[in-house]
Amino acid sequence: MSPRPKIGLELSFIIEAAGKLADEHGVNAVTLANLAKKLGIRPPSLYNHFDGLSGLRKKLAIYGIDKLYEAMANAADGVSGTETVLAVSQAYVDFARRHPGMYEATLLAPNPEDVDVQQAGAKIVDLSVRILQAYQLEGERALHAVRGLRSILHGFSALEQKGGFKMSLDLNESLFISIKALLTGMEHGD
Amino acid sequence: MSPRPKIGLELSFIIEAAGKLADEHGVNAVTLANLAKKLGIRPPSLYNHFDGLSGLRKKLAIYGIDKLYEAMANAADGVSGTETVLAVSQAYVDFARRHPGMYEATLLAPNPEDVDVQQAGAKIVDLSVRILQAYQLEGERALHAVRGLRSILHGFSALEQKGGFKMSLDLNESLFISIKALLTGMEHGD
DNA sequence: ATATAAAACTAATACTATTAGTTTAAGGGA
DNA sequence: TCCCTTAAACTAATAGTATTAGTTTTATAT
Repeated sequence: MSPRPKIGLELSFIIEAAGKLADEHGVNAVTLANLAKKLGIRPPSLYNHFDGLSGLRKKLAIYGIDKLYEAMANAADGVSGTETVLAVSQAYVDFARRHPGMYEATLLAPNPEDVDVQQAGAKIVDLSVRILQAYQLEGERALHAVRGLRSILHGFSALEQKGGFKMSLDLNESLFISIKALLTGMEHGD
Repeated sequence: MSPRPKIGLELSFIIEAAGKLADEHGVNAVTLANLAKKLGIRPPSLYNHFDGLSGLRKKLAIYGIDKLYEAMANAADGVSGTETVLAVSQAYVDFARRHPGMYEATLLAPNPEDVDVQQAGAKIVDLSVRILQAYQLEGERALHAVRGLRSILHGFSALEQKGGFKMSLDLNESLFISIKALLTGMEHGD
């Protein structure tokens, strides 16, 4: 009872192709027809690898989250203390800029409650918690801080991507100033 | 040269119907077929009122932005000083909670650079600038603060909507603590 | 060699948006 | 009162989408 393992390594290749499609032509271009054409196969053949468009969206979301985590974790390496949060934040927005489609797909899973999706996202939350341990925040306050940081990072990335910031004002500066303010405000907490 | 004005008031009615569709069944349910069915007409007839699906998405985005602005402006009425930003923030996330589809449609305009869309969004930015004048922020720092505030508000709303916050921890508290921290951090700025 | 099973295929169905061209009906002006 | 204009509906047809059912290819394990 043995399948055909030689092409068994295709699945990751397929998801990668879907990611490129998303980055190059927008997440709306991630259609079974486009993906099949890019791979040189017919749309129905894709059903052998994932469960339809919903399945593809889920796998692409997880793939994007993993890549984002990887970028953040790499950025955290080598720096320490309060510098870390800025390095990781830079990596976050850089990922969203370099991979706009994959970043958008990150939040486009059909069911966010899905255990696999949750698990992928949990790694980013955990990393964020660890990073913020450089700041002396007791108990719940640390968790609120994580939510605040994630909100800024996602809100900033999404608004930048959707053209929400039209003022001619350095974008990275806005982000860094905001994050520093959030954290010093958290420390000086009332 | 006179048309048929009796049903001329339909357009706002149509967009409202699209908004309900978005809130009740998700923004993906805002299709010409569904909208036409809800209105009791045939899909092609909708082309008399807007320029296809793209036109509908644009009008729905502007409609949502206007409604959001209205909610924020109402919340700003009656309060003053540093209380205002919290009241307005509460109104913002409440709108996103009560109108998830319309809120999502807010950032789904086919072309964010469109002058009408920009104009609608500018009102929200202006209001934010005015609100933050209660804080003594000089020049560019005030603009960075507006970006930070908008990032938190959108990021928080989007992550909440997408099920990004699974920790059992009061959501409003997270938002308020984060916004207060951002603003006090901005004041104590380095 | 042969059976198994992954992974491709063709064909068909049901949904989408969209265009073209036609019909209905409300007013305004003669 | 009649007619002309014009908004706003319609039908019919096209192209693109996901999806299902059933078939064929083919590599590998036994």
